[in-house]
Amino acid sequence: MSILKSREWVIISKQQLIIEKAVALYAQDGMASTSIQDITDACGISKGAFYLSFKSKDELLVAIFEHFLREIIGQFNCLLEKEMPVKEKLAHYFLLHFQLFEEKLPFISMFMKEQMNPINEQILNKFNYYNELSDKTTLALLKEVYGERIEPFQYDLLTTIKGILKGYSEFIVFHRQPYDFIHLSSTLIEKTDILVEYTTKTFLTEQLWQSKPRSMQEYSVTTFEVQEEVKRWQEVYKGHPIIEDTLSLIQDELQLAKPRPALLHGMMANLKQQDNLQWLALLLKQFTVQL
Amino acid sequence: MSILKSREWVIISKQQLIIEKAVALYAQDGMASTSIQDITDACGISKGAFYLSFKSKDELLVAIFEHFLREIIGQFNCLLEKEMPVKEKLAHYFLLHFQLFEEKLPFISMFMKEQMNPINEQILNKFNYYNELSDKTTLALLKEVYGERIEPFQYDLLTTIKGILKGYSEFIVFHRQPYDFIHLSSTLIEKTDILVEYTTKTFLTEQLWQSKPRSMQEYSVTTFEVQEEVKRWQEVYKGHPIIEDTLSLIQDELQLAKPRPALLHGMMANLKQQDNLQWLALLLKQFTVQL
DNA sequence: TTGACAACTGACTGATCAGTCATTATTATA
DNA sequence: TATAATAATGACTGATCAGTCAGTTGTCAA
Repeated sequence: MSILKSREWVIISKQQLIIEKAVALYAQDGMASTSIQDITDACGISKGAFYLSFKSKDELLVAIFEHFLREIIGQFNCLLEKEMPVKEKLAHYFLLHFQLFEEKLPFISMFMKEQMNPINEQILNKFNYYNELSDKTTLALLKEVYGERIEPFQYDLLTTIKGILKGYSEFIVFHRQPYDFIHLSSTLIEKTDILVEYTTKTFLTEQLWQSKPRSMQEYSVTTFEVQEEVKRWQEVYKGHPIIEDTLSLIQDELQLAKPRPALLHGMMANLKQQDNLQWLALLLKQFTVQL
Repeated sequence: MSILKSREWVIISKQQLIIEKAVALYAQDGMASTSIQDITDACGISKGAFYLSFKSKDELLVAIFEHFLREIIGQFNCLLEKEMPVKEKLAHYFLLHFQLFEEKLPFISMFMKEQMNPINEQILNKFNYYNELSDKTTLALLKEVYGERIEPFQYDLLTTIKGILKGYSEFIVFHRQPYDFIHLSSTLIEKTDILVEYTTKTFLTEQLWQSKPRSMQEYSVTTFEVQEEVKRWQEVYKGHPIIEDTLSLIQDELQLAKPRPALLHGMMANLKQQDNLQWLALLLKQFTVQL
């Protein structure tokens, strides 16, 4: 079963349908008080059908985290790769934070609940991995904007900015109404400018920061991983004029002993046109630089 | 049953024993996977005994929130009433934040999970009430330190500082080890100073802030409320040289048609000597100013 | 010592729910 | 149209758990 949303090429599989309904229910009533039956009722399918898509309730939870974290990371990465004046990019970064926050609120509120208490060890690992990825890209952006001078207090700056974003996000959650996020972004730019300009004291030294338990120190993207992700989307994009062939081309290239970076790079550009392929594009990019 | 901890006069009732064990288990394994049986096993009592202290599992949850939030608010209030140079007071405020954060970590991590999804309507109300109380006292402190000039952007300043505290708290949770909180506080003072000095832009206007759903607008402390709280502690402080009589004196005074503020004020001073009576002291203070 | 009262116990009940599987419906193919 | 293959169903099972209550133990005053 698949659904064609509006004019965009957004087909969702039954897995995605279950994920979306489950997130909505989890966010609404809490995970503890949402049964598989509730989820399947919301999807209009039987309980047995659920177990054709997911092996267990736990596997659903892992899939939910993967799904949303990949989309969020993908969007940020897409922004950070764009060519534009650096200050403007920082403004867009803040803006995207609040836009995604609104858009993914059901997931985020569900996520915040489980954050500290991951029943699943897998989820903790994944969270750490994505969190680190996010920190790295944010730090890179800050360096791009302010240059080397932030080096001595870069981790304090990162922690402070993440905190301020959290502070405003909480206000927004507790008091839902339409906000002028562009204006909010500009006030956050001012705060960041001020902090960069006048901060002299440091708390988070390189040593303190590095003593965090590393999760991606030795992480590298495997051919298999990319192939799996490509397969996942081939099903969804069957019939799409460009993407279908792009995915096949990538699949073929990965069969070769020495995949050609140039070809993969070109295919990446195609993938970036599609909102829900940002993660695959990022994965492919990481894979390509490893070659 | 009561337990005498070290040399301090810290007697805990069975209710408190259950609360503490429950919080520890909830924080460790999550609320969903902790049964009443698990809690009573941890306490060394039978399941039936649990229901002599609490009418239901939900009532336990409410009691947990009351217990910790009162203690935390009490501590902050105690600090804010102390006479000392204002900058020093702000430093102590930051310090207390991190000290309480460490001390109450099990509760806080449990709390963060349920924050967005209060099964119990009561808990949401209580949370809003205590949160507002906290915002009010923090704003008062900031005005005490920086004066009227923060007025135009006071809510932005409050939100930013709360956020920064959150940011560092999260770092600390994700990476447990001993920290120099005094140094951390001093870096936060610097950040606050800088923000107060150079901020020009405002996002959270008076109007936006005031449109938050109010919970304590018309709130006032009733005689009954104070009496109940006094009774709760009379049991615990039976035999204590000063507190036992102090509590009786308050109880007697509240019987009168016109309780004398002077007497209550004096008794408040006695209560403030005891760590776990900070909340009662605050309650009594609010009651006294209403007279 | 006795009897009355409170504190405590833990087996039991009914409800909920994850996960299974024999059966039925739908689709693809020949 | 007939047959095979695949998708979907929902009644059922066993496990867990909140809350109950008939019975036991402890305490204390007379």
